Amino acid sequence: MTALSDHRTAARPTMADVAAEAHVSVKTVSRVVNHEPGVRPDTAERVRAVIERLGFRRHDGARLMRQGRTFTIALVVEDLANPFYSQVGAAVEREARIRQHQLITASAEGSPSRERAVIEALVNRRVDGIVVVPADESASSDAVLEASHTPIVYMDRPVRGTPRDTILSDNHGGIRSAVEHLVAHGHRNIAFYGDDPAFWTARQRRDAFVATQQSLGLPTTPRVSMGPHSPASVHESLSQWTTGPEPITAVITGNNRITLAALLALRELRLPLSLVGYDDFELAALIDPPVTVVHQDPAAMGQKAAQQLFARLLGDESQAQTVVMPTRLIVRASGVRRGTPNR
Amino acid sequence: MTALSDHRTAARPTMADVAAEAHVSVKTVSRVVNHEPGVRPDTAERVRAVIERLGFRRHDGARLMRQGRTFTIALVVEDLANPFYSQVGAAVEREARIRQHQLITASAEGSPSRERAVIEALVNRRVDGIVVVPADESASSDAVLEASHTPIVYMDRPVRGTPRDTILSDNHGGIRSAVEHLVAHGHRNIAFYGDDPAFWTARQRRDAFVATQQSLGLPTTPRVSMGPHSPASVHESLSQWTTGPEPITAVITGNNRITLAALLALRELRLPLSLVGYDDFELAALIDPPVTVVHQDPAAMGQKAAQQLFARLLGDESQAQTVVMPTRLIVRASGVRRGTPNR
DNA sequence: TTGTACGCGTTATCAC
DNA sequence: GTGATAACGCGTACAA
Repeated sequence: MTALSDHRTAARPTMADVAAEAHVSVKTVSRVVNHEPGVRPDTAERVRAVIERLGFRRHDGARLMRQGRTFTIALVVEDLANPFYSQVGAAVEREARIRQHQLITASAEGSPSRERAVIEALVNRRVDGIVVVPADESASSDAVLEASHTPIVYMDRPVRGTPRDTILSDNHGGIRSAVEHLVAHGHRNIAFYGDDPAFWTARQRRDAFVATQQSLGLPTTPRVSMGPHSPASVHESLSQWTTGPEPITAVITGNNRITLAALLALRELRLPLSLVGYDDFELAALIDPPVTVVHQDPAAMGQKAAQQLFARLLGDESQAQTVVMPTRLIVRASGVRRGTPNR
Repeated sequence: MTALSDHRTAARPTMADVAAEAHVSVKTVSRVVNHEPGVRPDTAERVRAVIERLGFRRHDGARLMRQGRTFTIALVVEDLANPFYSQVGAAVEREARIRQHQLITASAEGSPSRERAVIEALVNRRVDGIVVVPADESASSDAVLEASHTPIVYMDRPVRGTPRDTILSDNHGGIRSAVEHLVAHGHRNIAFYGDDPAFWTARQRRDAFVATQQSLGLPTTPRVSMGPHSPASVHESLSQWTTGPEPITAVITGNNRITLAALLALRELRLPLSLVGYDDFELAALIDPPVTVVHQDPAAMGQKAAQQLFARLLGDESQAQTVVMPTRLIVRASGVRRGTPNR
């Protein structure tokens, strides 16, 4: 009766091994392991002793297969080393851990095809749900997700096709607050440096900049430069727009990386421009002058996404919803001072 | 014959469903799915067509259970949002992905008991191996790991007990390079601000500082202050050590966070001290003066750890080894200039 | 080339 | 209270 698993006993005892040793059935062992009621205390104690002695550990893979749920969710992003994503990751992991779930993280490295492959692999593993920062707007995994009924929550960028839960950041509001802040301090000629317009967020922020400028009646000379940007490209553009007619007196940068490029360029050119950056960053306060930024809260976004996902896992069947998370302007010296040297 | 799974067919077709539909056996379906030889092209084609039509996806959980391996590794750290760990995570994930494995990431939040619980959960899931940045030196999960034969690689900090593969950073060499750099620029009175001595790395760096000072014949006045530190505590200590006899002219900080605290304190006190920080950080080059740092390479450490783990998974049975990864001094202005104002 | 029977380790069902 | 047995979905061994 136990000969069957005898040769494996040494390696990894199963419930059958425990059962044989304790002279009970596997089901009883299962009951004890899972703290189910209906086991006489002394039986339970005997089983526990054997479990301890044999070093038995429940095989969750088998358990989860039986139950049909894996108690695992996944997060797919572009690059886990990016501070934005790592904060999202930490928040999602936390929500998962609180609910006794585990988190599989995967990088798609910005490639839609790799993202598709990653998502399919996750679906094959029967993860209970997925949070994705999509590489592009083509819902390339839609069919797979649909067929497998795997709940998904998109973050930071929307995706075409079937409406899905989506957590976005208020790009428009963020840019507007930046422009208004600069205008309140007397600026009228402001330049915007955005990222590669292939990114949805880059386009959003650019459009918000243009729209806000118009609504505030600012000069409509086009002072928008989209990336990809390098310190050199920003440098060149800055030296043009600061000379000639109606020179710019302030700059808004569309993300972290471009803020860095602009800071380097401004430093080299020794230009006393005001600056508001998109995305807060560590040590923004230690730069001279401290950098005013539009702060998105990646942790809050990640938490929200995970919460939405778990709501679905708990049976929420309501319509897919899009949540726009607010941004916050963190005012530091760089956006306030005007005409003072930048270093 | 198929009545059995009929009611589930709509939801998640299994190989049995495909087999029934294609009028072949499950085994043949399995062969097609796994690209095994020995299937007539037209049979394979017919099966593929049904797979496509039904939207069948192999259940990897069942597959992996059968095979005894999960093709999953895990990473346990203190906090995924910490740049050091997120870079480690990205590197580990990359190595995993290259080898068709998936990565489960988990935070232990610095708590040994939580770490233990997390590791046990991972072992229960039968992850193939684990990379851990241990919360403390007590090998609290040793018994579980031993019993389950789960390979483990420790990172950044060693653990007592059974020798295990361990990837460390050259704390001693890093600190020595910092001290030597300062001494080469004429400094003789240097202070060291370390983190909480509960951390192994903090003690290592402190000891390295003291040892290097002695070996270089520097004044042995104890200028060591261990944390936890805040900007205020560094502030207070600095104002003492810069007054009185033999005032310090340079500072070495034991990690990222303390570097930040020191920068704030130095700025407030308007002290023209030289500074070398441990850990590189984004924008270190943009601070005025740019900050000289001892750079550890978290990505390299993570990669090395993952590679070591996979070597074990591939059957490497050699003795556990400890690898010490080199650090690199990145010289920027803060450690070079002497007696010039700090801002 | 294809199929049958069974096992992976657990939980669910239902009987005792 | 406790146990026998059948799933979960797939792969392996071996037969046809």
